[in-house]
Amino acid sequence: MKIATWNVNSIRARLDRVLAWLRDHEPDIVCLQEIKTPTDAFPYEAVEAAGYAAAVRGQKTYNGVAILSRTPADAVIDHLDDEDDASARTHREARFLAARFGDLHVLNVYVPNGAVVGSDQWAHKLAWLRRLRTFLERHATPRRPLLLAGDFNVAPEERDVARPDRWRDSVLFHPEARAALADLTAWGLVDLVRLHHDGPGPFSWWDYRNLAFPKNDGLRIDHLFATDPLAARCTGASIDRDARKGPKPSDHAPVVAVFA
DNA sequence: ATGGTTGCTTAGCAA
Repeated sequence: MKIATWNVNSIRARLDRVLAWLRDHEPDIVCLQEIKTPTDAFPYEAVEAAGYAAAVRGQKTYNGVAILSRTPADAVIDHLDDEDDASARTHREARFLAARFGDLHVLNVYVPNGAVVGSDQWAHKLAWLRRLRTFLERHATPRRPLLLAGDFNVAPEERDVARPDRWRDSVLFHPEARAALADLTAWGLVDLVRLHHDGPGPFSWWDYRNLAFPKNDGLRIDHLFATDPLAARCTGASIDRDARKGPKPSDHAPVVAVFA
């Protein structure tokens, strides 16, 4: 069983690359973020022709998440249910999609970037991570197989950043963002890439600017987190840096885990 | 020291 997460930065701009990647890697489940497409404009036919069912929570222009799978999900939830703090923005934004496949729960998230530390978007990011933790507390248990996948827009540790001092004050590596992510995973989640790689690196995102990729000036902000019973079956995890190469790549690379 | 990129939508925002 192979499961991946990939921020594709527009499914329409990236469709050929995504289809080629599905052919080459034959994953069973893929969580996509930033599809930047309304739900009804998702390329369902091309994805189905490639052998995948698609659960989609789309949005025009921004955000958007989808879960592709060899077999259709048994059930899907497309929003966080904690809307009682008057955050209309959370309800409007397409950042959350959960699917159940038998006993396996897969949660796909696109955590807000946060723009600049101290901004309204920054507060929104921190609040969103807290809401996600509340969702887990209400609807899941660390004692059953669950995968929390996505673009978290947070690098957890020093070894997840090529140049930590340069990024320390940014929304991707600020101590408050790292603490919010640590609080989330303390619910009962294991970082699958860190089961198999001590680092420094691997990285999952490189800015389009400043020749960041050829210089490998990257961060690991895309993650696969699993509860213990699922992590115990994880035989490998890696980041497909090759998918960042060549013409018209996403700025993110896929993160992949294999389970016995 | 500065500026550099991409996608969506069409001048400016988000990342």
